Amino acid sequence: MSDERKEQEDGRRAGERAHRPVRADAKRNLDGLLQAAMAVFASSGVDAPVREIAEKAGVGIGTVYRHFPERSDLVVAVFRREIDACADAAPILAAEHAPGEALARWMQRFVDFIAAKRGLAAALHSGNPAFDPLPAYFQQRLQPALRSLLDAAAAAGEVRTDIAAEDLLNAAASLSMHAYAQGSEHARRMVSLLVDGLRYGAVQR
Amino acid sequence: MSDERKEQEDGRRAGERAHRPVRADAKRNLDGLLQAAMAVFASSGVDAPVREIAEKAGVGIGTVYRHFPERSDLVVAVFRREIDACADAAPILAAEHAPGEALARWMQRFVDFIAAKRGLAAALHSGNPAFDPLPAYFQQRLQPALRSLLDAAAAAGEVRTDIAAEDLLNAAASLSMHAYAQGSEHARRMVSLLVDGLRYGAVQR
DNA sequence: ACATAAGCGGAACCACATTCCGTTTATATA
DNA sequence: TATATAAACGGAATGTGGTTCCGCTTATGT
Repeated sequence: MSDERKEQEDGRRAGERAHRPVRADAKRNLDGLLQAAMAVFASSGVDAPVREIAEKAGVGIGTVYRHFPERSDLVVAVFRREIDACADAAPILAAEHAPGEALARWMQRFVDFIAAKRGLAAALHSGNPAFDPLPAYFQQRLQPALRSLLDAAAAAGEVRTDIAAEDLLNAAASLSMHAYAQGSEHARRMVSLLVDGLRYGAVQR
Repeated sequence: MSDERKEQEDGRRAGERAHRPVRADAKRNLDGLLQAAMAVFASSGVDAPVREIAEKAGVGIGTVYRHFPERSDLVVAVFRREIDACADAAPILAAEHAPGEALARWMQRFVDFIAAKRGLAAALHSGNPAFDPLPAYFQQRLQPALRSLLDAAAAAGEVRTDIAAEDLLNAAASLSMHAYAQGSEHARRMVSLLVDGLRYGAVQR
């Protein structure tokens, strides 16, 4: 868009002189920060002070703000990371279990993910524009993950075929979010019921 | 956690001696504060600074905290007040319209109430224990209001009888809360659809 | 080994909730 | 009407947490 120069962008500046890719300590700190934030958010909620996270990660506050210009950026990064982890669990489960079982296990994994994130619902409803892109990312990342499991289970004749991944995902998300109020056990059971419903209508062949 | 020692809002203790009932200016300030808070929350969201509310009400900050020991108490008071207003609208609408029409209008009134409160969903999901009693108050106040309208419409044969007020209320609330994201028009339409559904199955007699 | 810019740390600053306390004032009573 | 008094008031002070700033440190290419 803005470069009208040569195509010499093999990773860094070409016209200058040397390329400064990414300093090793910077990458190390960023990883530690994300890990610390994940732990702190899980134990103290998403409203935990930035200072606490910096301390846990063993870095100064300035370093936090260098990597994440504002608090919400850190929160978003952690959520994206956890969404990714949940999505990535799909192919792994698919490789380890029969299609129907893989689907069922992934759904439980999903419930745990949502139910554990007390802060997610609050963040999404907070009105802070910084969180606006999260729902789209959520769908975009998790829908294909679930779809692959669902399709595989359907192809194996283990579940019915008239439920879309999108609808199943949203239903499970709604159940899980509303369920934090009455404990994740309730959500687990309701989602389990959904999956059993899928199995019940399977076309044996 | 923390101790609970909420006082009754009424303030009129007839059993005591009438010597120090409630100072007139205190009551005036409290009313003004609630009114100012309602206006500020509506225009700036529930995260608006307490100072802004105090200023708008024309009182000092100390006065705000005299009436509402902490921020969340003010928020809760405003929500309770608006829940009350919504509930009180039921008998009024019932007196002015035919049963089915009164029901339909109240449901729209309800949608407007929920949809306008961006902050409500966020508050309820915030994890702050101060908001815990709100859901119960919500049900306790709004369910009877809706039930009376629903029963009247059912008695007049204008709507079917197999839907509980509780379920209708929760369905409308869910639709309205999720809908603020895509404009209240969507919620209005979905709830209208619900009401039409009620009418469709009416037993003509 | 040296130059240099990326990165770092944390003091400083700002915004907001909440507390504290001296001053004002509504109300009962003489 | 004047006086006493406790309720109520206002706002400066305090505490906490987000964000900015900038001089110092250090990884990295030559």
